Amino acid sequence: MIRRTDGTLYHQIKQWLRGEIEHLPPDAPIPSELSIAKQFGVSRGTVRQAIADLVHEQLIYRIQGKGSFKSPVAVNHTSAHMDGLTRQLMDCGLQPSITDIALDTAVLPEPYVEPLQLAADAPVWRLQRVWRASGRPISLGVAYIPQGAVPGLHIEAGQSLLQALSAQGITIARAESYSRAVLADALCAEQLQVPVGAAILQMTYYGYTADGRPAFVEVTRTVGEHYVLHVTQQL
Amino acid sequence: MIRRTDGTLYHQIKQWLRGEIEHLPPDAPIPSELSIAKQFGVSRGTVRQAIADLVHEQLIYRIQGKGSFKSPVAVNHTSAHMDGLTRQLMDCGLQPSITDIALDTAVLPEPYVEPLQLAADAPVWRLQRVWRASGRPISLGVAYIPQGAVPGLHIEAGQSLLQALSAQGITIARAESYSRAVLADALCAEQLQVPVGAAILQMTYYGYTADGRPAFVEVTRTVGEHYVLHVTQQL
DNA sequence: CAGTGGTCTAGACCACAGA
DNA sequence: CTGTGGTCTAGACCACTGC
Repeated sequence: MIRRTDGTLYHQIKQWLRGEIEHLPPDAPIPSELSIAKQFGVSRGTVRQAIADLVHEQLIYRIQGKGSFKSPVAVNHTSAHMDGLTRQLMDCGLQPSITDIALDTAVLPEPYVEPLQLAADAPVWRLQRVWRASGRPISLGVAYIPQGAVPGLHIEAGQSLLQALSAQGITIARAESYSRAVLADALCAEQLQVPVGAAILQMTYYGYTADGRPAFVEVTRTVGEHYVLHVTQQL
Repeated sequence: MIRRTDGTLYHQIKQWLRGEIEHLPPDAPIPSELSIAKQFGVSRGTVRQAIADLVHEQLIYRIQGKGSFKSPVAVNHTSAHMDGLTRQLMDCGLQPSITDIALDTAVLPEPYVEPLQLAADAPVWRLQRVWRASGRPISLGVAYIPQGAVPGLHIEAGQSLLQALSAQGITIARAESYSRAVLADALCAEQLQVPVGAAILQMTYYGYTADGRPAFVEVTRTVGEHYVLHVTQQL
């Protein structure tokens, strides 16, 4: 292996394995640790580190005594840097756009004071947005971002919240959402162009940085008709 | 370290670390790799393997050059072996019971033929259940399980689907859910004791074994009032 | 500078699957 | 039996933090 050309050895092996796997059918065998180690002139531990990451990403599964195999799990390769609602909408095959953006300063509503670990009167950015697919509004959202964490928030038209935060040097590593079914109230009905009493999926979305600190909360209300919340979990 | 008393060395260290961490405040420093290695008389690699697992479980985060720290992320310690809906209901603080269980043989409805990778006429178990909290019905569910994968399905009163499958030697390693808001139809209204047109969270839940093969599908319809779907995702 | 975690090596023995 | 992955060792050097 050519050393020091690009990152660590195990990253290079990971990338090589990704390419090898890509066009294999599900359950096809992957080369053994020893053969990869010999091929690249590295130790078995380095290869194991690369494979462990890919097992974790569900690209590979392993059976002791038998070997390693391509996972039949469908993996969304574009998901790594996609965003919350934007990403989930695209998973549904929609081409979302974000419009009617309003950004101002507000005081954090009480229910979010504790989850965001802030003082009750801490100033926050309030970001209100409307998602549309094919011009039709499908979702209303209001996000609150502590000004202590993000002194100057700037968001471009069409830019997602996670993109805007990333531009401020803030990376969201983990997110949590709480979803429930509610009925459309007058505001929802007007803005989403549905009757009062229509089925609405209300999601409260918390974003956290790598050290586990909350970075924002966003409440979205989405038309139930065509939108489906997709979730994967490890058990 | 007393060897071979219980599983592998790194599992023992993991368990010990869990206990050490439990009563620490968030961001409290965890002993260094070297100190743990010396304390247990193992090599640094073994300690790293234990810590890597805990980092992965979000119990610990690490900063190069500084150390390892307790993650401020709230972790549900009981989640590892809990089940789909049962687990999520308990996350809401409810004490769910499962009643009105009906198990029979059916033909898989068309929408689930493709996701379950089955033939259109393959026989499946149909399992219908009602979840209750404090006696009040909160959720209707119907599950389909391929008879090819589970020749003889038996489920006890109060037992969860994942428990029953586990008793048949089938372990669910990953799950996927698709949730949307709908309005209560007549059946829902009657069985869940809500008005027609009430807000219902409809979730379609797929369970997969470790090799990625689908093991069941379950559709649940839950009263929107008190039930909230909680989701965590890595980005 | 010492201490931390991040990467890597070259071995070893074990448990398990399959011919 | 061979080949696979699972665990483990005792080192090494590096990058980074904080004093």
